[in-house]
Amino acid sequence: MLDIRLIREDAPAVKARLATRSGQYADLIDLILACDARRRESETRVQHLRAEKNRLSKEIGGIKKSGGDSSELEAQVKGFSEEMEDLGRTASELDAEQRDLLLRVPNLPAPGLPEGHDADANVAIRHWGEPAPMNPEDHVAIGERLGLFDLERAAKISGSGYVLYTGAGARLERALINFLLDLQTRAHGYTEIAPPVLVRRECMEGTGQLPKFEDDMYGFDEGAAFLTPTAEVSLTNIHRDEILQESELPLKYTACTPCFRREAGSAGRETRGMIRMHQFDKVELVKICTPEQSEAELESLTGDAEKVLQLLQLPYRVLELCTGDIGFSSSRTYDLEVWAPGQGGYLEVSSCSQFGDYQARRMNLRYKNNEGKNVFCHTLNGSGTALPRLYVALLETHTKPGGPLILPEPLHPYFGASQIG
RNA sequence: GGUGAGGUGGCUGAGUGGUCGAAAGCAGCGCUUUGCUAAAGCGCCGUACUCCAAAAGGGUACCGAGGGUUCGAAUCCCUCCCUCACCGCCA
Repeated sequence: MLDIRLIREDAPAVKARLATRSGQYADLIDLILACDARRRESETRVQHLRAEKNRLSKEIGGIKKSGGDSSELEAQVKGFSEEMEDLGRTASELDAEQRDLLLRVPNLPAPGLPEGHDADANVAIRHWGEPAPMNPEDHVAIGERLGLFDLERAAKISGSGYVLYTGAGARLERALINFLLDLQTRAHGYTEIAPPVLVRRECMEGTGQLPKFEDDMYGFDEGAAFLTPTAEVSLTNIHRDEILQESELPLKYTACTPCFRREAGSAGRETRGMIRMHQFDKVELVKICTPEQSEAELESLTGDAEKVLQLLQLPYRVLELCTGDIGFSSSRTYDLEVWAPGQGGYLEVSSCSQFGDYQARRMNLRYKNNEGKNVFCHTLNGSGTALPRLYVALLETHTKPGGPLILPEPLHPYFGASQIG
């Protein structure tokens, strides 16, 4: 959520920055400004009225104490209350309306981002490894040949967009999860969390999935609860409505959870195999820090995710997303794209973002700084990494046509063997 | 699901209709004294919104949430949420 003061004080600058995103927000800002003006006006009137009422009520208390007759004053105050009811209702309605409008404004892109309205303007800032030549056997064929998973039976159980890992394939998924969590906790210092995957509506608003993207989520009880689309939601909301101590920052959390997405409107796009799923596992990294720390923390977070691909010997590239391609709540994002020889292209396996105080403001997450002031925290997150696409890249990179899957060395102890098939 | 007890400021905890935004203690900040740490004394110390051109200074709201009673509610009533205890059920 943007600071209403910032919008009030410099609406043209806010509009100009939002204009670099995809989507139109200028009208929304105007609505907010109008609402803010009306809200403050009616708030001020209620407050004056209430002040007068409080004053008279105290007077009545004094009169009663000294045994006098206060019935005239009482009648007068009673008249006040009725008048106030309407005004008060208007004020609180406007307040709710303003919050609702503010929740629909995305974060401002950080200064210095490449500008552009779609993915074409993203900038590749580094490459790692040598992309293998096209593999004629893609992960679906490899998985079938080696008996690692069964997409058809998954569809029979749950529909398209689900996977049923089988035998060694299931063990490989579990080995990957353990490898990833151990890496992020032991080598990179994240605290492992096993959170609930059903979250309240407020949490989804806190991180920014709601109110705008409700159609993409699996909701329950008329929108009171949702299956998490990412562990970002539960992890970032751990300290919602809290005031942390500056000395305990940065906080670093990781969790592996299933993620649930409707993927509405994605039918036909990248739907073969396990590239786009309604349910998938993902190891998520979340940091809560001070504004001063957040720049460096984004770089190290991205490095923590990259380490996964390096250890698994999977060539990848890092993209800096342009203003039009960053997510709703993000102010800056690096995408990690792993090379998938069976696809002949790159797959996004991690998205590392900095949110500034945008999410913290939504979830009222603050820390007490060394001067004793309460300040909104900065939040960051990134995948470390998504499992199915990592799995795809692993299969397509480390399998020769008709041959076994040769596992990279770091997975051997986790899987209990060095190859499959 | 049932019964009972609770939810007060960063924390602990008093307060059952009227100068209560809320005693006291702890933590924090400042000063003084002695000193290596430490200790003692004194003072300050919630948040949000809003008014004023700004500062100074006002005002309003907030004692789990929402409603109600009343001239006036942390305090009385109702509903809901959460926590704890016991019972039931259950992986």
